[in-house]
Amino acid sequence: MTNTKTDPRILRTRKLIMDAFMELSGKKEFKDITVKDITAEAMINRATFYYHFEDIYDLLEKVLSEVLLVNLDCDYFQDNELNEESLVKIFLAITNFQKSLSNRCHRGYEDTIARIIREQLEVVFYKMLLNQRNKEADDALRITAVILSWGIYGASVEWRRDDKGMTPEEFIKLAIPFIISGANF
Amino acid sequence: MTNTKTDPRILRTRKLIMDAFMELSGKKEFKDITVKDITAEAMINRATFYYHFEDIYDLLEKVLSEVLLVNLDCDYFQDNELNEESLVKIFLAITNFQKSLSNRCHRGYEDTIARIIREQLEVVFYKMLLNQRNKEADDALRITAVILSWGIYGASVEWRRDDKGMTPEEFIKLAIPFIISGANF
DNA sequence: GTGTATGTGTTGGATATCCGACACATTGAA
DNA sequence: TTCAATGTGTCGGATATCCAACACATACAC
Repeated sequence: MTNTKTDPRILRTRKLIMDAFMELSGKKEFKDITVKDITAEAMINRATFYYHFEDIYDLLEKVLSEVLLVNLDCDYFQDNELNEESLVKIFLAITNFQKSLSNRCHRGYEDTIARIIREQLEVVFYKMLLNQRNKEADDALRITAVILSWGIYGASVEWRRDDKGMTPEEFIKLAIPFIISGANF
Repeated sequence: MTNTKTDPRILRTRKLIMDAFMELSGKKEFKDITVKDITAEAMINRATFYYHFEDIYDLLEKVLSEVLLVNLDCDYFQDNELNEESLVKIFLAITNFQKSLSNRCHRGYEDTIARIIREQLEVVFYKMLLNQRNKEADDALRITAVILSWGIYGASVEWRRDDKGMTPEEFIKLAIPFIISGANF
């Protein structure tokens, strides 16, 4: 679709920056990471960083959404319908993603992370709803996707707070009947 | 001394190529590795490879000597004298290097590898001899370094062939009295 | 033989990256 | 307060890297 190939230098440099950022995230907290740290680790010039990202928060956002996208295995969900099985898979992807995040210290940026997760979920849900509704009722599907994304994300927050020792599967399956009837599909 | 800083892009690209080559060396034999493989793994253009290396054999040579140099810990030996302790250390560095090589399959290039090891040894020995002889008798020291490099390399070959289960330390220590009297220092 | 495919090595023009400098903000010590 | 040190973000000119070709070689099938 997008027929314009992106320059391989751009792909390589973005990867170098993102890898460097993830490497540093394992060593110190986000608030202590500077642009200079990242560019030194990535072996690129500081000016080049700003060629690709607005600032360090822009980088955080893009790294997180990219990692989450890999977890979400978009290629799989892209062509699938929204049912119990796919909902469970998505929920597992989120809880796994948050577990991997808790190792890397991004304290103080929970809000940003939450927003990113929710936005990605919304896109995925919308695509899946489009698949099974044949491109009709666009606005209704979009709003449904919004509601589902907030709901599923909230469920993941609740699951982490919960100390009854349920697995993510057990947890989300309790709610699925209500979600499905509520979303009306 | 060399006051001309090299462009960071050059350092980065050379590192990417060398890392890619070592990564591929773990997966297939040297004879099956193509320039295209390397440049794809390194995320650089094929033309850029030829900007840095004459061909794939040139790369092999430079990778090997760089890895060996790290093993040899040049900064340490550079300012030290040639005695039993340093000889043992050098011998250990060589045997370790060859052990790490045997994991990466470079069958059919033993001759190239041997030559590289010997050349590096010669440089190191020559520097150490210069340290303790105060820059006198240049040619004599150079020839002594040649003889020592061949001798020590040969000893490492013999040690690998030997099946009496001696450690490298035990092995080289047996010969040291003769080496020292022979080299006349 | 004649294709077809894959790898090597080279070239000239386009482009991402580097450098050095700049202005500005923040922080901590004198 | 003032000063020094450090980080941020931007800019124009220099340079490493990319691309799209190209000629050539090898190998393998028909």
